Amino acid sequence: MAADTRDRIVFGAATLMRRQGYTGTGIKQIATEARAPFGSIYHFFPGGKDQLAAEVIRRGGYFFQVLVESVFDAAPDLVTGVRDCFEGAAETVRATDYQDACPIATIALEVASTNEPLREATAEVFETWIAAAADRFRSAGIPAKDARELGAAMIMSLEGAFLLSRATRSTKPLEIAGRAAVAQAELALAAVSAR
Amino acid sequence: MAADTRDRIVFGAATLMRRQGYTGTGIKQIATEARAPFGSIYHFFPGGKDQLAAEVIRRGGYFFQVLVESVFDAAPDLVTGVRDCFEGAAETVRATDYQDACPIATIALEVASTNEPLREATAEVFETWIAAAADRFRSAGIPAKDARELGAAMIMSLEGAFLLSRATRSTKPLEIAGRAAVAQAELALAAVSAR
DNA sequence: CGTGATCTAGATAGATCGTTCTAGTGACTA
DNA sequence: TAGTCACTAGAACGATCTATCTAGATCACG
Repeated sequence: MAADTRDRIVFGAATLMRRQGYTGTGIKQIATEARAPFGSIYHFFPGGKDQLAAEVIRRGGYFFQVLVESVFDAAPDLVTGVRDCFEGAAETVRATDYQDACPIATIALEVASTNEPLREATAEVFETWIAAAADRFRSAGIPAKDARELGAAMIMSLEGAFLLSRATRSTKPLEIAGRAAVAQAELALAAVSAR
Repeated sequence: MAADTRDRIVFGAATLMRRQGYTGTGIKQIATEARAPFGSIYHFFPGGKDQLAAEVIRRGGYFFQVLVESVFDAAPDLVTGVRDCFEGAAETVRATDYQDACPIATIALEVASTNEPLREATAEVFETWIAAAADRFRSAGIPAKDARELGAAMIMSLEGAFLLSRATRSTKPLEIAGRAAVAQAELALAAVSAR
């Protein structure tokens, strides 16, 4: 199955790169992790490691967004959604022994100054996330500009919390950032209903 | 001068690793950047790349803390200090063409799941930063637990903003995170003076 | 059955990695 | 003056890196 192998390669590369970064992950290691023939990697990704990484970034970004959106959709209200996101993130990070946090952050920092096409890919993913978050807050009545800033602030808090959680091997940073994010969201929504 | 060469090596390694990460930076590249003889690296750091990286993490963490503390000390009040920190960070990031942000974040994400001694070094630095920030807020009358959470939240916001700023090549994330941090600090201080 | 196209398999190349090693330089001390 | 020690200099080693290449397996379809 062709598409199957291709998917396994992307998935395996995503798993390794999110944990070890771009330069820290080798093509052969990806082949092993994905249980895919080495030759198949260059068959499906003639552009080599860069092309593969670009797809890892985009696919990882998309899946993460879908995951977060599903948490929001399942929540009774926006503030609960925010809380559930941070709690779910904490649970995932703990369950994976502090390995799986943001799918693209490790790559993003590595390539920001060294690989312009990949940097652009990460920038696009972040922009998509911010736009999606802003949509949620705008739908709740928050003015467009404020909604965007609020969405961006939450994503940044989450990213910072992911970083500290992985580094300290603790979910406390995610809990603290979650509380702060919830308070911020409550404040913004209170300002709306007060009008 | 011996110590001079040693310092140049650490400084050069810090410069490269903060921009390209740990695995992305080679020993030979460090020697070139530091204008240091290749042999000297293993003379001063017999433990090799790991020992050098550990010192980069600790020294980078210390210098960054000193820098931030000096900004706070120069500010007329705590809230202004917070604002100046984010504004100063934005200025630095812009001035270095989005290369120099957090001295250890790139390394921290890379080593979190792959190199336990280095992971511990990054964890200690983050812990030191949080403790220093908590001190500032506690001195302003904020209860110890709240002060620590506030300090941690700001560092996480800053880290997230650094990540997005580098990825998007824009200072907007730092500006947004700065506004959010200022608002958070004002709120916490207002709660103190209201008592 | 035959024939391309697609995919698998891994050997190979050439560069670079971290590290070790030996040799040498220069300065300070006995 | 001889000897010791800190430091410099870079060749060399084995491992590993990305990428290419050839050959064989598998498939869809005439």
